[in-house]
Amino acid sequence: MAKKSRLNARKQPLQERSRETVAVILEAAARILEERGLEGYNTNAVAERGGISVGSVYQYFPNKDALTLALIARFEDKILGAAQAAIAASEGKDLKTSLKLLIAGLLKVHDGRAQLNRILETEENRLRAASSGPAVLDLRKLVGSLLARHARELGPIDAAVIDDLIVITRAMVDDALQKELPRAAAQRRILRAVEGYLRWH
Amino acid sequence: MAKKSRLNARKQPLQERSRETVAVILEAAARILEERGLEGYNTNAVAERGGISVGSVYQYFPNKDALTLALIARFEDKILGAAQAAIAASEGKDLKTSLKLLIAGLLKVHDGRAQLNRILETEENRLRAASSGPAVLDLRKLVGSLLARHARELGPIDAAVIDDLIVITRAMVDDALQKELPRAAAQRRILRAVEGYLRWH
Amino acid sequence: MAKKSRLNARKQPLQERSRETVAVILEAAARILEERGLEGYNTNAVAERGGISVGSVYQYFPNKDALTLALIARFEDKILGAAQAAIAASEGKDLKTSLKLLIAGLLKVHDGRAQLNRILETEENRLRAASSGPAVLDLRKLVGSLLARHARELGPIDAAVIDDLIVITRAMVDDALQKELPRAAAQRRILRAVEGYLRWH
Amino acid sequence: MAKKSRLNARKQPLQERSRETVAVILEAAARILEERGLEGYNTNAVAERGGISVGSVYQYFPNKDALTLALIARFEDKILGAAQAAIAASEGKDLKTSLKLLIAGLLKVHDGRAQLNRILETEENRLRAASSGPAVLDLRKLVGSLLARHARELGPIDAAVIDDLIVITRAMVDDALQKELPRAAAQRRILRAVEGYLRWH
DNA sequence: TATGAATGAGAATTCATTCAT
DNA sequence: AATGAATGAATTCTCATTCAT
Repeated sequence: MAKKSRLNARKQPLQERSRETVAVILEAAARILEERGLEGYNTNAVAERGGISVGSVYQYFPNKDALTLALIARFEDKILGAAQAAIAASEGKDLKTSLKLLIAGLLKVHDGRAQLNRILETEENRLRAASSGPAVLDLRKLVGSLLARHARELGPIDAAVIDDLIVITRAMVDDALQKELPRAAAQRRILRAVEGYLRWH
Repeated sequence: MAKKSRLNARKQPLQERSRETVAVILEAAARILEERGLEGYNTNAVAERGGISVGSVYQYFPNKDALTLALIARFEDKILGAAQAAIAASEGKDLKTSLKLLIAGLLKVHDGRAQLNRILETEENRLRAASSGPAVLDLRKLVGSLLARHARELGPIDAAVIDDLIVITRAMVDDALQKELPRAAAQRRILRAVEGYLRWH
Repeated sequence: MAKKSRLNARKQPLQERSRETVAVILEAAARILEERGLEGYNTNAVAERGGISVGSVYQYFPNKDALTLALIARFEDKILGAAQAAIAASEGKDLKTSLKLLIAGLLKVHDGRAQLNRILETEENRLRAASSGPAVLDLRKLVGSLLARHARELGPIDAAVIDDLIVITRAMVDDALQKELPRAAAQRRILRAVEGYLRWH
Repeated sequence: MAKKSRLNARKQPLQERSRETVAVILEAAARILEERGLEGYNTNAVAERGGISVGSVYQYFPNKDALTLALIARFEDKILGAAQAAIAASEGKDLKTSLKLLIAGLLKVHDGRAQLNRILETEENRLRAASSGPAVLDLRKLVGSLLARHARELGPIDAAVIDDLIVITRAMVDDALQKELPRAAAQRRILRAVEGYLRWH
């Protein structure tokens, strides 16, 4: 249906007002998705929720999928930011502590937006098909740099290990959110999975 | 949102012809999902693909979601069957071999239906919300019985461990399918993740 | 059964164009009902007849029943208007003359729309169930005020009498329309029924 | 849609079994209409409710409208029967008593089937259009014979008066049922309307 | 005669997108 | 740039009717 030709933002929000409008749209989209799920997610609803007109949505996004992708990018940026912060903060700490910090950061990003983020991951699947977006690449690098600090302890780390670690972590986090586990329990279980995977050879 | 109350079969196929029709519908739905994704999955397409009329689809499924759920149930049954077979075959074998058999079985179930099964898992999320279906419960029991055989080696196994093991395995399998890893590589990586999780304490 | 919750207008026509569109929709709906009956009354036909798109119908009416109700309301307004005018015009006249004026007014409202109005009454039954709409209440008041002018002649008038009078009048008018009686004959017969009911004790 | 060619019963139920099946169908149809309204009235539902197959319904009725008409005929027969009985019972009684008996009989026929009968009257409208069915003719005769007994009191009675009397009575009875008036109140109000109409000149 | 599976035209409703203002 | 009315293809689902068994 959607002519998936142009999926990037239609125009760079150079001006102040524009940037603001884009933010309003994204936030409205996020709330709709959070509250009503994919079911109730449509451009008219987003516009209404944002207090603007549908036309304005299309001023900044060529089509619905582009809007969704922008939302996904925003979400990934947060993830990335959290990872970055955690890794910076774990400078000089031991592996376990580092992992704890990382997991805590990730869980915090999802806080209160479990439903939204689950949906975004699903949509990412559909929209990006097999090609992992740029954020995943960055995440790999970050995790790689963290593990590199503990090379002596862990032995050689290849790319596949990093990928699998990300997969496992993401799955565990999602599951914890879906089951609405208390933060501490989530922490503990995810840590065990991650540490186990890394330490055992 | 909550508009569809009845999600169970509308009419149990009593006669021979009926049972056949239900099978045709399910297979047609599976193929559509496989070939065109959720995007192109609609009841008319399913009927056409099955060489029957839309009416017949609704004779056996009260609505589209019910059809999807039936597909999910079929898929879960296969997973369960594979797990059961693998666990039966691993009687008397060591843990590593047992896990290998289990993973091989799971990978085989997805063979050639990667796209379909990924979509079904997504839909399961949407349709069943938080309540895990009966198949998950059975899977827990099966995995529990496998692990119980190696209690000495592994120490006490609580329910959370089994759940997390299932989550990790599922995620790794999905990821392997998405990346279209060769079977051997998939085997190895999944095994490492699973064994690592179990063995490390 | 109860599936349609919202029966009120979906969006109030703010701009000039909108108000026009709503009028077009109502008129198209009326004509379809008039010409093809309930049988041929569907939203696509209404849109086509009005030279607009189905979407526009749903822009202003959440569903078909809401459209029908709007038509009913319009009809009732006309009835009410006619009654009001007749009662105003009969100020100072005797009872018989007053009733004549009232009946003439009612018959005139139905003029050329007999089929339409009959259908609307039927639908009103289905849609409003037992709860009489606001128009009926207003009609009661109007008739009450007319009768009050002739209290000496008629003796005390209770609410039930007014209700029954309305029922009788409505039935007689409908019957006259269905039988396509000439106006004068209809007048005479309805007047007899109404006057008889009121005068006899 | 319905090819309204053959609206009469497809075959005379000559044999015992047949007559029984027809009765089952009619009763099932009546119950469906009573419980679910026109909305839920469809041939499949009728068949299921009657514990037979749809095919059997079409064995005895060429189409849905024919079934509805049969139901209407059954209803009219009951009305007619009640009128006949009342008029027979009022032999030798005065006018007021006779009318009371008639009204009581009519109210009793509708007892517990208010919804059903209202719908049937509506459908009769749609199906028979302007041509009053045979039952109405018979009813006219019956009422005529009742009034003839009181010719001295009432003066000359023409056909129009009888028709109007029937119209008024029917409307009052329907209204009483819709409002679920207690039997005694209904009696009183209907009697007043009818007697008033007849006595006043 | 009875059965009930199958049919498929038809109707309601949604929503991404456009475009005149 | 913004607005929001209008569009109409697409989709879900129903139900009168048929017909092979």
